Amino acid sequence: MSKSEETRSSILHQALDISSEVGLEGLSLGILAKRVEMSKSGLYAHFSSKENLQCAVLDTAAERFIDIVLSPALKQPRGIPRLKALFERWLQWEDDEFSGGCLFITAATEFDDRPGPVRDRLVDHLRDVLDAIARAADICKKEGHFRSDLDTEQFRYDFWGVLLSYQHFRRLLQHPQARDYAHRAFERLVSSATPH
Amino acid sequence: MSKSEETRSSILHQALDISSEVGLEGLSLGILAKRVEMSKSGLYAHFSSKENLQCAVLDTAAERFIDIVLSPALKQPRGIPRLKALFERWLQWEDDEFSGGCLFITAATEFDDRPGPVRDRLVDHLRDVLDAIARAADICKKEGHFRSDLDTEQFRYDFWGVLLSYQHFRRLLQHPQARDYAHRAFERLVSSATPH
DNA sequence: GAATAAAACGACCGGTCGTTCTATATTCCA
DNA sequence: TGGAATATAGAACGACCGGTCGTTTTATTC
Repeated sequence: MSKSEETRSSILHQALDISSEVGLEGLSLGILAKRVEMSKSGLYAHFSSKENLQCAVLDTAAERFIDIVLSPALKQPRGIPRLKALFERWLQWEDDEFSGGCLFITAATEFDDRPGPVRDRLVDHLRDVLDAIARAADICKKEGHFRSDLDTEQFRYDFWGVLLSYQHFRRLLQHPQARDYAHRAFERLVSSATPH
Repeated sequence: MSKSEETRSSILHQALDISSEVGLEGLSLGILAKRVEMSKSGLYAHFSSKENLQCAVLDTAAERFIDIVLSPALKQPRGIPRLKALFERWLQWEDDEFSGGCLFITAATEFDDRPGPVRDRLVDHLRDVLDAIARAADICKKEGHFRSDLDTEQFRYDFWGVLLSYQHFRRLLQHPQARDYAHRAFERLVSSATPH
């Protein structure tokens, strides 16, 4: 890895941490530069615009999501076990990975009516992430764990709602039972999808 | 209504519109002053700090939520009809009321790890709003529409998830079937709560 | 190790932010 | 209606924003 790639990567690592706390808009070049201990202009040269930096941060988040949530879950047996692993790792991701909660969710709210390349990139990544849910549900159908007439698009919507509510109850309301609620909501979702 | 109260109210009206689009942090005094056609300092004197303004905007949003969503729903018959009205009006509120989506949800993501008076105020209002859901579910139990062992706290978590997912699918992903998904998710929620 | 290319620096740009000040205009009540 | 209280204006503040510049230092390559 060349020097350039190395610093670029360490910039993005810090940038991801910061923007998980304060959002992609709240991420300022000055503060970021101080965190990576280099000059603002030197840092800036790596991205040539703040928009590019924001997009790069989103890409970094996506990579890390794949490493930490998606790939490990894919090692589980097809069907419900894999789906369950996906869900569990996702909860863990929202707890630990960034002190400030899932960047995708933060950014989604920030950019939901701010058109431009950052929003486009975010939508791309979010679609990928939601597709992963639908795909996991599809496999459950193929394995016979789920009813064959299950609407996986609907399943994706419901799954996402459980995660979003988790972030609210845990981070904002700091509800001690947030995780219990999440688990019960997930179980209800799964059991409504299984054949009876 | 005195002149002061009148201008204060018109400031807050505009401020609510703006911050629904760009969030409470994105709300700037300069832009707000321009919108209400007065000087920045003249406007500022009404609140004496931005934090106070942000809190006042949250209060205004809460009042409007009560007027548009809560009060009308309370006029419906107790039990499921009232709950359904609550849900429907809530969806409508997220569609129409502010071009930028529900301020509470936006602010919740903005402030979920930014302690201070604004966050505290937000949590208060959000708790009220979530309590309204739990109360509606409680009435459903008392009317015999819902199982007597239903966990209304859990119900509240699930209900909130349906609404949050709606905002994502509709505003960010601009999914044409967002409303269908919301309805089906709500129906599944209700039917899992009814006695069988 | 010298030549060249890339990366980092620090000063600086115009602009906007929230906030403070003083001075003037307006509203309100005796 | 006169005078105190209040609402507004306008200019200015220090801090910070994203972004640009020429220069210097550091890596890379022959």
